[in-house]
Amino acid sequence: MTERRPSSERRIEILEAALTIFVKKGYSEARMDDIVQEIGLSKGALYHHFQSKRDLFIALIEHWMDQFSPIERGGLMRAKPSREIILHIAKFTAKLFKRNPNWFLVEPEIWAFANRDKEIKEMASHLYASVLNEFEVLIKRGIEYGEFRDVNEAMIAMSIMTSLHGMIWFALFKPSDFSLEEYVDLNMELILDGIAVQD
Amino acid sequence: MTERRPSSERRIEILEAALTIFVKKGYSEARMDDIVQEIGLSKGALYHHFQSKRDLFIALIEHWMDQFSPIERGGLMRAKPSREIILHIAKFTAKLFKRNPNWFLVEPEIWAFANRDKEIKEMASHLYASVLNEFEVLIKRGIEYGEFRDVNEAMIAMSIMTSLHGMIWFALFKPSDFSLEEYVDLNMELILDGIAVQD
DNA sequence: TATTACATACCGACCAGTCGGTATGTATGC
DNA sequence: GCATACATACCGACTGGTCGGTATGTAATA
Repeated sequence: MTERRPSSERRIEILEAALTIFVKKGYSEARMDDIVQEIGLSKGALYHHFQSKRDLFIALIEHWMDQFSPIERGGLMRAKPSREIILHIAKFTAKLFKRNPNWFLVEPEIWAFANRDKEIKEMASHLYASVLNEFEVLIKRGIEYGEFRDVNEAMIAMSIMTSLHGMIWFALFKPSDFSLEEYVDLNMELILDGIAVQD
Repeated sequence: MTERRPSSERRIEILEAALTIFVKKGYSEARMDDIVQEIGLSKGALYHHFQSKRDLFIALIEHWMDQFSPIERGGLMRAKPSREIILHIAKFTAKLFKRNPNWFLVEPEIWAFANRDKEIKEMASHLYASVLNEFEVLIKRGIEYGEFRDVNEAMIAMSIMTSLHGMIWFALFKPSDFSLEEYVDLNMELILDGIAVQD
């Protein structure tokens, strides 16, 4: 029998295995047995910690959102210009991605699920709204301080977010012509220069 | 019994029903019976036209790629500056999207499948490569004619593509603050102005 | 009449979830 | 120290519904 562990630890271990399997096979093709096998646990144990497959997936999404919450708090450096903060967030995101691409590769899976499950759609919407809001605030701030032109902040925020989303495509189809960092840097500068006040 | 039809017509009808169902439920949750029911056909009929579920999905991807091939040929207007051609393609894509968002909403499903199926991954890679290539050629041309700065055309091409991909996010989470057209226009202008030669 | 386009009834592998049970804590009373 | 009682963590054989796929038959068409 496997070594006993407190529920809090075991749950995280299971969530990490689930992430691996869900990314590799997709939610529907992923077998509860696969997840359990990944860490040498039994099915009974899994169902001791999670009620159902869907329940496990929801817990994974919550865990996933936690990974990205540092972004929301990424503005310790309030004194700096918005441009630098945004660039910092972008670099931070790229670093997160390098460390564990799986955290990004689940996203299409979450989208797919959100498309047929209201509760999950609302969870995802909530996260995106808060990320978008963070960028909007930064841009609005930049406009007020004369750093940016008077642009539509909601739209620019979305441009930034979809640019960062481009990383997922990057991970899937791995173009070899250039690096992820180059891509993110260039994209961000393109947007930020584009909305900067001309001198 | 349903009215008989030549195979070529029926196949397309089935593919369209499959698109609807695959988008609504996702590949794995989609039932062959769902697809058949959508057009009042029988399961036997479906398996007369397609060998398997996977075969049907592959045929759908091929059909899907056909929808986007006009983009590849979108350069009838060779005389015009690259900027205008790219803007034209973007508007064309947005129009395609408006007409039938499902053609875009299957994409995550295709990504997910590509992640666990080599053949499909290669099909998708091929399409993306050709789309990227088209943009690269346009940008390179723009650079040669002194329209654009000497940028990395591969990366800019990817920026354009991921911007257009942003439409999928748009379809899923429907932000109400602004329209799809506004979003696409702004994004394209941001990129194109960003790489334009300053005057 | 041969072929194509369909319908219907059926098969069986597969897998999420169940359940009876075991093993390892840990708290309480004596 | 050591029962007793209860809780938590874990095991794995089993099942029942589901659904991709098939076998077989029939009507239309060429």
